[in-house]
Amino acid sequence: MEWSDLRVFLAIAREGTLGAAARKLGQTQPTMGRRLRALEASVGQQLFQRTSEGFVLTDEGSAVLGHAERMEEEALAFERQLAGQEQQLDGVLRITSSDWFGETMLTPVLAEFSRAHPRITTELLTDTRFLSLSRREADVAFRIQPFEEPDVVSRKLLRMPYGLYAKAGTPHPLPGDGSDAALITMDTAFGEMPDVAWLQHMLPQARVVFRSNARSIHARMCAQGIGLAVLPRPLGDAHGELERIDLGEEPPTRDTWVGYHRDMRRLARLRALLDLVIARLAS
Amino acid sequence: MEWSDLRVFLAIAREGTLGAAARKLGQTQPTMGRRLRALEASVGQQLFQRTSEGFVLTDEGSAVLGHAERMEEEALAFERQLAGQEQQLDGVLRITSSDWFGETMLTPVLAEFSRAHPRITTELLTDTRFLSLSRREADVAFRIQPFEEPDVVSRKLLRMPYGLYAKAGTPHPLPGDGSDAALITMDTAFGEMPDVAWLQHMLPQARVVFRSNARSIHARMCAQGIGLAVLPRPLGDAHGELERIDLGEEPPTRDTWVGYHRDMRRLARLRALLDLVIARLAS
DNA sequence: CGATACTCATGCATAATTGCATGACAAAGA
DNA sequence: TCTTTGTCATGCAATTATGCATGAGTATCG
Repeated sequence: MEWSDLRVFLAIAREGTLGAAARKLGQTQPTMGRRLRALEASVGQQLFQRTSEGFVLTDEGSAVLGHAERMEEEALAFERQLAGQEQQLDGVLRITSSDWFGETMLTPVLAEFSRAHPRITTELLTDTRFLSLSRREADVAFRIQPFEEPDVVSRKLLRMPYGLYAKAGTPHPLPGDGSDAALITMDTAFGEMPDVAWLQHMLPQARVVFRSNARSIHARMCAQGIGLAVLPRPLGDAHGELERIDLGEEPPTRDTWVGYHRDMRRLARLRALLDLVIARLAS
Repeated sequence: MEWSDLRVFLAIAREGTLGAAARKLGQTQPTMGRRLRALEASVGQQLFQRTSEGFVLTDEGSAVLGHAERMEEEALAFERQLAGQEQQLDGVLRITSSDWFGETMLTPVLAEFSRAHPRITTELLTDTRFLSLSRREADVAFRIQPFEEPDVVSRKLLRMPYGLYAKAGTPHPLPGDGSDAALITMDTAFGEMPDVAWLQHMLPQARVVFRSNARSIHARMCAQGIGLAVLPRPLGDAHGELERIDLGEEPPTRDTWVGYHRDMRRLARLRALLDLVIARLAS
């Protein structure tokens, strides 16, 4: 049995089709099919049922899925641990954060970092889903929640103040009711956001005219004069067309956390980045 | 990183040389060297130090050895579990036991089994070291001790009576002393054997003239008239040239156990063999 | 019902990997 | 010291695996 074929097995089990699994592993669909066939021949058992909806695990296949998953965990730990020991100041550093935070807060810091360490390639991935530090989809992550994954070292970076913004020159809403106000808020899929609750409390009668899952879109739409938006102060203040509105009570603040896998803690280029980030951003 | 290369890494770590690792994996020495180099390149770290005594792990290499070992365990469990579900009555069944037990006790049973199930290939490996059921070096093992490995199902098969034998026609030793007796005993490496202690007690003055780690050799030497040997009764009684000696007290009996990995418990051909073995041998 | 967009399997040319043979080097023994 | 026996690295030929292009089959949608 070829261990590499177990990786193919895992990918097909997760993706359901040979093509998707192939994309995941950077190979092609025929190769996936052939490797799977070889694996099944070697263990003498059919692991997938070929249905019209793709490949679904047989009873035998799902019985051994857990073994393959644990193998993957060990393989990832193997790579992470070795990567974490690299002491050279070159290589790739993959960073993830929310869109606006990356755009507004990180780009200046990363630019400075790039100038100081020209041999390090930095990758900034802004993604609404949380990339996994365990799978090394990212080396460093910035989030507005504490990290809950095991073996992740996290530290509180700064307290982010928020503000209510409107397009400069447009009429401000009257305090207390908000029936004359139009709002731009987060996508409902994101569940309870403190600033949404705060808006509801301050302007209970206001209408929601636009939703998005990205704060930077909020800012753009707000600058178009569509409505009011609660924005992180660094984001709102950076927009010349925006004006901050004082309703007598400030929106709630949120803590921003930075995290990385503990296997990476000795990685020289990661330490260098963290030092700079903390020097520039920590409150 | 190629998962299969981790298997190469493990083999080299265990064997110390590329050639030995290659033999273990059924490949060649140049391939091992190249695969290892590819792995080291992929993780960006040297895993072995090339010394004149072979390949020894670097600090980085030994730090991640555990991960590779756990991967192997999962890979073995993956294969075992699938093998254990095979319901056809064909394939290979690998059996291990001590030399004399295989020769004297098992061969008649296995011959009958082979006639009943001609499509099953049986392999009988007599080895002084215990082959691992977890690594599937064997599917069934017969031992004179209970099994201590985890996940091994064991059952007591029979109580083996022992006897003291001499070449037929030679003078029997006088009870009580044994100063006139020559003994054939187990190799000292085997530690405390109950029958050795019994000999010491019955014939304290007797000399040891021959040692071996194999009972069947004891029987042969005893038949040559070299000295007295404690043999399992089925072994001693089968030799026409041997005669059993009664010193008034019987040598201690020993229990024989049969064991197999629990993942194999539903394997049809294993069940078939166990049923026959129990029918023919169990006391 | 035909068109589209998927899926997987297969033939074939190309690229990558493997094994064999060989050479260089080091350690052990005559 | 020379021989023997082991080690690993490298060049080359043969094998093997891969990717591309294509065809067959099957849902989904207008």
